[in-house]
Amino acid sequence: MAKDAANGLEAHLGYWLRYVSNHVSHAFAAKLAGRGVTVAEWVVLRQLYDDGAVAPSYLADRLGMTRGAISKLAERLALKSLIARKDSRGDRRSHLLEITNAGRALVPELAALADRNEEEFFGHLSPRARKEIADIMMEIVRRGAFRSVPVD
Amino acid sequence: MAKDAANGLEAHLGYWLRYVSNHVSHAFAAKLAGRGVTVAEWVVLRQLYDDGAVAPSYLADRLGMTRGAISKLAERLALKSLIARKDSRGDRRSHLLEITNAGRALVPELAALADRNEEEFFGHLSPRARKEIADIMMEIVRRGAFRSVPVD
DNA sequence: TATTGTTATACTCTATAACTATA
DNA sequence: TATAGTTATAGAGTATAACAATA
Repeated sequence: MAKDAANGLEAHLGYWLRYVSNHVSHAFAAKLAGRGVTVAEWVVLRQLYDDGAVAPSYLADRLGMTRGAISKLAERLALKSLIARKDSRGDRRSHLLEITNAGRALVPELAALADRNEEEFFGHLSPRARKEIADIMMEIVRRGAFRSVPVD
Repeated sequence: MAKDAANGLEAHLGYWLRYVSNHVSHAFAAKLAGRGVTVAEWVVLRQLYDDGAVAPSYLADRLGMTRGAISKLAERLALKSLIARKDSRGDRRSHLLEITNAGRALVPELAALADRNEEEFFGHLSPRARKEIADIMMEIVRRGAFRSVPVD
């Protein structure tokens, strides 16, 4: 059969991921705004909640961002006293980022908002479907298709 | 069992969607850059490729954006002569957006890039898995959870 | 008054690249 | 020279809100 020169937008998973992700993040941002935190800041804060004191470069790697991006987010979180910089012994080029008591106290509140947002958008899905999609996304991250440099 | 005060980031589908979507879109943007088009512009252009002459407000609704956002994208595409504004007869407040011949000629090239990007990130998935995820995303859009105004 | 579209403004997010201080 | 982190710059993407023209 004749094939059109171009698949529709809706044939692409990338299109739908972007569409939904934009809206989900925007709704989450609106919820977080009242606490004076942005979505990207939340991600860093939540990671530090688990990790203790870690290097910026570790976070960059873990969260799929550049060091520059992490640096900027860390600066903002530090200004809000939610995280603190800490000297690392040994290599004096590096230091560590650590959540503060204030930051730690805030996380459960923000987590409740995250849970609520998640519920609003994905609550109707079966746990199995949610898990399956999350696993697929994790696998894509793990495969690191991101680094593939286009030859074009 | 004891439950931590906060679910990990990775427990949220929203986290993974944002993570993957950011990277997929960034990679796509890099591919499109050579043709002088951005991802958001591509989306509008591709929609007009199918739709013929339509009102900005229709596009806003269809693509899940505000009228302001569409207006800006339309302006940029018009400057590149990829689309054109056209008076609509009847209601003189509104007009129509239409793809030009140049725009129409460009779409297949851009579509090839979209297909290639899609393949890079999702090519390893079974058609069935891709379809299933796409359907779920479409359903989320259809349900319009976006409009739900938080009561908080 | 309500609606269509535009414009003005403002932010977030993120990258790239240059730079600083070590190693 | 190479690495860790920061800073400077830039631009995409998008929203909100004020505005103009028309209905």
